[in-house]
Amino acid sequence: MSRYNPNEAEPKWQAAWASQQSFKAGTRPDQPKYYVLEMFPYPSGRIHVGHSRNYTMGDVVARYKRAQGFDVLHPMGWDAFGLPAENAARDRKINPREWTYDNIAVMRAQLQRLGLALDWEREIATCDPEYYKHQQAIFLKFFEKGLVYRKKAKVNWDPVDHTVLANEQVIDGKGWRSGAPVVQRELDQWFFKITEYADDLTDGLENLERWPDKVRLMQKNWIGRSRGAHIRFEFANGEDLLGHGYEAEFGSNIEVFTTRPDTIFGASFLALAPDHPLTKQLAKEDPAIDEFIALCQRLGTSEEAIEKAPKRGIDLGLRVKHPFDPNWELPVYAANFVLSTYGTGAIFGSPAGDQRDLDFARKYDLPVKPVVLPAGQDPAQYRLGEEAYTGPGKIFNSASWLNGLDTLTAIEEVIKRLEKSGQGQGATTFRLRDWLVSRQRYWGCPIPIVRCDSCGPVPVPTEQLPVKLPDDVSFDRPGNPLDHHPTWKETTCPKCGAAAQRETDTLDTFVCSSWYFLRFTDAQNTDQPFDNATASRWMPVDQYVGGVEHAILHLLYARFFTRGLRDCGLIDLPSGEPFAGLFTQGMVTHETFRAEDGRWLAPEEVEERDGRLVEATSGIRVEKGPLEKMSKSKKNVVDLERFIADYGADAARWFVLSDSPPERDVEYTESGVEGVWRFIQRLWATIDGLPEGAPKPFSPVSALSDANAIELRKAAHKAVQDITDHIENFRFNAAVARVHDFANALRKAGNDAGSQDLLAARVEASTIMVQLIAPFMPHLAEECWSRLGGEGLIYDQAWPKADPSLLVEDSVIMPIQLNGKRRSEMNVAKDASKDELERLALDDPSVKRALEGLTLRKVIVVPGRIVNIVAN
RNA sequence: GCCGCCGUAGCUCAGGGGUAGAGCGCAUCCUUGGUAAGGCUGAGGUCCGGAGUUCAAAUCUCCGCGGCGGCACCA
Repeated sequence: MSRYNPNEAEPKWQAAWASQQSFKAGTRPDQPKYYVLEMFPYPSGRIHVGHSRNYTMGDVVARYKRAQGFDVLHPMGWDAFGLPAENAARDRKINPREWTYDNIAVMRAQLQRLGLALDWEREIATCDPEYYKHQQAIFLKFFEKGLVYRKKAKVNWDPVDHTVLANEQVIDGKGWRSGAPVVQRELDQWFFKITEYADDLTDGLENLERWPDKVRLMQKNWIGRSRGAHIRFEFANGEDLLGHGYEAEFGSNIEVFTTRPDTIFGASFLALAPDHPLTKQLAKEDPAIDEFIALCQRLGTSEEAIEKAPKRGIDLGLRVKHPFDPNWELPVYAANFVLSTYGTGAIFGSPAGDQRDLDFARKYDLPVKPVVLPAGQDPAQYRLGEEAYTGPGKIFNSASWLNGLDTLTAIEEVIKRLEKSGQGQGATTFRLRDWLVSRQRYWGCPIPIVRCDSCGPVPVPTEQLPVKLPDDVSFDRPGNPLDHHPTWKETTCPKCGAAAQRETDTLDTFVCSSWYFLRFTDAQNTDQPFDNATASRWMPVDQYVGGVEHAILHLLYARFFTRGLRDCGLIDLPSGEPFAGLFTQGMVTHETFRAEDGRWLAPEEVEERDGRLVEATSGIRVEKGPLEKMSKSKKNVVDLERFIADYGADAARWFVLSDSPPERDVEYTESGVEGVWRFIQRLWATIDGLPEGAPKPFSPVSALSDANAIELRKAAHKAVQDITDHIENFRFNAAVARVHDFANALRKAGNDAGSQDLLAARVEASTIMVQLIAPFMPHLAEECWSRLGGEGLIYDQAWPKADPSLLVEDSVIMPIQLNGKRRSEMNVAKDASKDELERLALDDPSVKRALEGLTLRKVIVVPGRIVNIVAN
């Protein structure tokens, strides 16, 4: 008997898998396919234990599905473009490419050491011209199809770094890197027309049954579809107030969007966004309006400032006519709470039915007329306080044709009448905007467009792709190195041959991750991004695993991309959905330490002196910080290689899946890891403790007479059933707990020879145990399999099946309750009748005792569960 | 502010109308040739609070409280 040494065993089995090409995908073309994918990593440097959780979960699924006979595709690659490489280049004078590929080499080795069942032949890096060349081809397909366009847009511009920033990179109005206040700039930018699919992206969510509800909801809210109406309000006095030009450009009315056309008779004003074209037009003639616009712009951009800003507005002097009563005139305001980017940038205010409108109306003394009567209210008595009523009800105080209708019917009725009179129509708007993909950065995929003075933007001919990034760039001055490059952008127009310039913007890295899962299906294809038939066989991804932080952007972009690719004829994917199953895993957290002066410290920098925590070098007092997700900045990462050297890859895999449900965070603790180590040793000892000359695995187990042997067989087959069920449902922590149970049962079945029956049962149970742990701790499983004398690799063994005859219990322990309180229990046959159970229960000595002096009222018998006696 | 998730042993969490559970930790004892240990036994619970439904509620319903997350003037 020996101890298990992972540092010997693990590399040995990894070499065995590699030499047998165990993880190659596509080797079972006749079997159903199964595509497992973890969100591919950004090659930032090193992997820590926190990262490994994501890959381990995917790996469990991959190995489990493989054991079930599927042709499994489980690839890995690198989301390799992005700003950190440029920062490293600037700070350390290294080329971004070298920095990136060095990191990839380190991280690849780490993932391999973790024993992941990955098909490395399909490895891709998005910064490889062999990858981005296809991305450029896709870009041009989208361009042809009208899914890509250029427009002037207001963007967040960092005046120090000379680049645009995404919204999430602006923190409190300042650039996240430079700290400089971000300015809004109008720039010519490239966009993907994601809004074209806004409806489909919303509707598609309904069918994603294997996605977390939470993520579907977040996407739904993000897209933010609202149905309502556009209503046009004709000017009552416009001509003399407006300079000229507006009418030609915008017509003789103001168009608003509303979700509540039913409240049209409660309207008391119109409000325009401060930057609505009409507001701007009027500001040219009226300094007061101009001043108001400036005031709104000054009012910070942080969300908190916006939220707390009181409602303000200015009367523009315009009057418009109510659509259903030409004699009813409404004032038009510009108001700070109206957004130019949503709907039409204009609203009609119906104060009784909208809190913002009510606040505004109260401030400027505008009429407040309730038009929706909540159920159970008396119309004569109904008054509104400081709160608007936004719920359903019956319309009143309105036109006779509308009064009495419920809100939903009223909405339809008003829309019908608007459409008839041509003053409006039903409309849907979205919160979602088009996807801005231009980035003024170097380390990204070049946009394959040439800007020609006479031809405009011209696509680079496909045969000239890729448009490659130059290597000789400098990061000495701020701004886009591509733009600064002395020669790179100079070219000729593919259309007219005149001198022209390349587009120097590169694509948002989210573009790279919007189709990488398709490239994995046909990663070696040099002619096209992927072969349609090949990709269509593997798609959709059956199980996608990643962090919730990508719940919106990445997943939405990818869903858009597959729709676009489908509509360009590149893939047969009718639903357009790339990911049939999605799992969002929680993080690994670890304790943190913080010095009094606010610095984060690593655990090894802290020591205890006189019962207090201090920094070892300085003696400065240290406080235990909160549990935080492992991150370099908090100095609480546990390096994966270090961990593996101490405990092995299996221990890391087992640990990150224990304890917490996969979707929740798990806390890294040293004691937990030691528990895992002991478990591994105990399990090995249990298997290794089988006597020499025991039967081989899968030996038929004949009819057994030994009661202990039968019990053990039952425990084993029950474990198969439960653990299979837990894996199917992504309850890995429950599977782990169940393995613990089963391991205890197996261990306690005895290490001495016992009866031949018991020995046979132990071998069977050990075999099952090894099969069950194989997806989780594959190296230990192989070592045990080999020790048991199994043929070949456990990796190639089929998943065990539970014998149904061993799952049924013939007797069951049933509690007996008296007035809902447990008084006794009895061991009865599972199929005992109700009458018999009642008789047995009333016959129970302690029940008899308890019943003395009481009158029996009722006996409730739930066969197999409980008997409850009611008496008083 | 709106929406969602969570609250069970010291910690991390299973369970989900009918006996309150696991791992780790803790305590007692045994072993010290399975030894960076191993084993036996055990203590530990207001299942967040309140009300309701029920023969029976940790579980279902409603109302609170606390924690976390998403969105945030979206008309």
